[in-house]
Amino acid sequence: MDSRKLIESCLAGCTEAQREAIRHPAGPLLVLAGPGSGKTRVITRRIACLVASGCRPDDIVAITFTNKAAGEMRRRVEALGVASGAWISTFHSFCARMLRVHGRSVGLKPSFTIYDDADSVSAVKRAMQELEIAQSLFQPSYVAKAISGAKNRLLGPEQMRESSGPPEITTVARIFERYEKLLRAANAVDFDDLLLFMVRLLQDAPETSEQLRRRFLHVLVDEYQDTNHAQYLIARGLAAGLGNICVTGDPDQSIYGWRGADLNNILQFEQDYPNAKVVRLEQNYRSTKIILRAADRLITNNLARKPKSLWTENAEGEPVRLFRLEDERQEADAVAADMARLFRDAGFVPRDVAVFYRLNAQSRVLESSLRAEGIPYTIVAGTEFFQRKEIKDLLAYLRLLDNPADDVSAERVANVPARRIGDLSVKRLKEWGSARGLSLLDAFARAEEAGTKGTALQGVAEFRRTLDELRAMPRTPVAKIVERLLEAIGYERYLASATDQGRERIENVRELVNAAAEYDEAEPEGNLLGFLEQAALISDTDRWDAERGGVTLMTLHAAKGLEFPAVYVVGLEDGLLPLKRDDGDHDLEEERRLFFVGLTRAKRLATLSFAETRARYGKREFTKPSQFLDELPAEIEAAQPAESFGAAARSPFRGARAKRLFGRMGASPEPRRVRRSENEEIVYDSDYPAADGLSAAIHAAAPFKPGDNIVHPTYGRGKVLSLSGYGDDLRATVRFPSVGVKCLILRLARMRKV
DNA sequence: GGGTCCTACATTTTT
DNA sequence: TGTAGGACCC
Repeated sequence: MDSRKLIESCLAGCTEAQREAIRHPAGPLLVLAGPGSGKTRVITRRIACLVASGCRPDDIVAITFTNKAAGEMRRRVEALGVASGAWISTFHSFCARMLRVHGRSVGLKPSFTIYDDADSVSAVKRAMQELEIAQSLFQPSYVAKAISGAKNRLLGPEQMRESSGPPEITTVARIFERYEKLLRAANAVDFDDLLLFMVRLLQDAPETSEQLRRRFLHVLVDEYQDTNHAQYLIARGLAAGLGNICVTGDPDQSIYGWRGADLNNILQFEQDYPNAKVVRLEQNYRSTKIILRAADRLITNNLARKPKSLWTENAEGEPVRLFRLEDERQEADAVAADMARLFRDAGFVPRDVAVFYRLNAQSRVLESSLRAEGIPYTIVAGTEFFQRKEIKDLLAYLRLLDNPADDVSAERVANVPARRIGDLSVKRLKEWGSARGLSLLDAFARAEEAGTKGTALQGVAEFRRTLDELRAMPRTPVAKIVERLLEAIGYERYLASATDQGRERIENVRELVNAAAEYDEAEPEGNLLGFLEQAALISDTDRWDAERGGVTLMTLHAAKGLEFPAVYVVGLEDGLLPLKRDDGDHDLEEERRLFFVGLTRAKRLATLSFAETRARYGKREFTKPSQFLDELPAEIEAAQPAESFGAAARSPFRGARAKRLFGRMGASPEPRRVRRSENEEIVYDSDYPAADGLSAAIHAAAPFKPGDNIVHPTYGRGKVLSLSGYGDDLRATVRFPSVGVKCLILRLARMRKV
């Protein structure tokens, strides 16, 4: 395709404002993008347009905050048929990549290990032990938070000590100092360090920074309102050469101030870059007029913002409704009953609907009402795959292969599975080693000299043998190393002996092997370090939507970037939304933005609710309706929630009506946390209802039918029991002798007939 | 090493 | 009110 045509196709179907942003040739550009205004479309087409105009894809870097956003952007850019090869990644993985290459000039060895939050807390614990500060005095996680907060503002231990904080700040600063020493000695960096070292690279390493400045002709940053100070400096530093910086975002959707995001970065963009062009994307393609009016009216109450007038050509739509209930139990019942009505009368299906709340704790009542009502649901929360104990154990081993200095990992797995190395032996070796400036593994190597005796000495020798054997292997394919590791330490046997959870853990371990195999396939140039980096920087919420079957329950924070035909926002009470902490600290404008984000997720129907009393920490309290309700237009409708089947379901006539109405959809007998798997296919831990007569015709065309014997890459052989759903959502319920009954989405499950 | 009792604790969590 | 993590015991 010639470049003129390509540029034309990039502009096709776009509004004037979108076109302006897409073809802006050079110089700073600020795109203020309201919710649902086609922001991703603008960024991806802009990238394509730059390439069409002669820029090499490799000269463009586009930075996002989440892997999901990066993946989506990459997918869409590639779909435009150009520009594959552009750097599209998160801040953290971008920095990691750069530091692997250039880190030496700021004192980082290329094989550095990335510590996630849990590892950071472990390192803090260790620092506190070394300083003999009792964990009862300072909670390690609290200290880790304080350290992260300081790093976000580019402060070191000294500045923290000098800062005007509470008196105990000096102790925290001492721990901070020791923590830094530990990480450097372990050749490890935490999440914040990835950004900080990058900043240093750009500021203190003249040669490298000069090189980096010339490296990227165009720098794009998405969700700019969420950048913290370090990220701001990185963006500025990268673009310092040519000044081709394009940032997109919405000050009204900044909800991570408490994590160090600085709203001023976007508000002051025009002062930072005086010749900046500003484009406002104000047309909304997502919501009805009524929903948009409500959101717009609400947010005009904020002072720290850039005025925008949101509008849409969409229909007027249904009124925003407000439920007022006696307590949180009834609120949850009302939401569930109302949903049931939507499914019955209004043509909605469960996956169209989401419930948002301020606190995770609010999900519990909702769960129980949904279950009583027989409505399937998915909670977005819970342990992330790579955070699970069994996965962290294995990753710790893998890290040690290229980074033997990583003491946090060494300590973690020295005695896993048990090798009769007791805590005391580890403690002695640790002290013996640190007195001599040795890593824990070095100390292990000289255990006899250090005075370790008996079974512990044998255990240490065994541990070292295992590591040496693995270290001698080639670094790729990664899956091979993981498999050998499992064998060498007899890990599956170890997990199996740990009874009930054992089976799930073994499954997770196999998922890790899968993940490694997929990595090998996706990254022919990859190696063990690359895989570990991916594992450290990826979280599972990235992969939730492929498998959502039911109603979605999540916090307002988690809702950002998503959209649903029908949305409920619950708990609109003073002190809860806006949330007030016990110490009275709160940022009203950020809370308002949070509600704004929630409201603007809704496409067709938005429903709000509050309860007159609510139990908090076991004590029941009277509430006041949220002030945000007063800030909405008068057209908000006080609504009568439908009669609750939930209440009936808890009576002796348990669930009869619900069953009649929703029998086909099936209840969620167990709460289903989002369970992650690399191949995105496990859906339910329980049986899913079989197909009824109506869908039999659809299922006749399916590649499998009940009774078929199949084989699945993870679970092995199994027998299809039934089919359900249709289209992309077609599922098979399969019995596997190895793991029992599973319900799999056919589109995603890689199984075949035998 | 694993189970059980007990107490302290309790926003939001892109990486 | 619920829980997670530590102490304690076998």
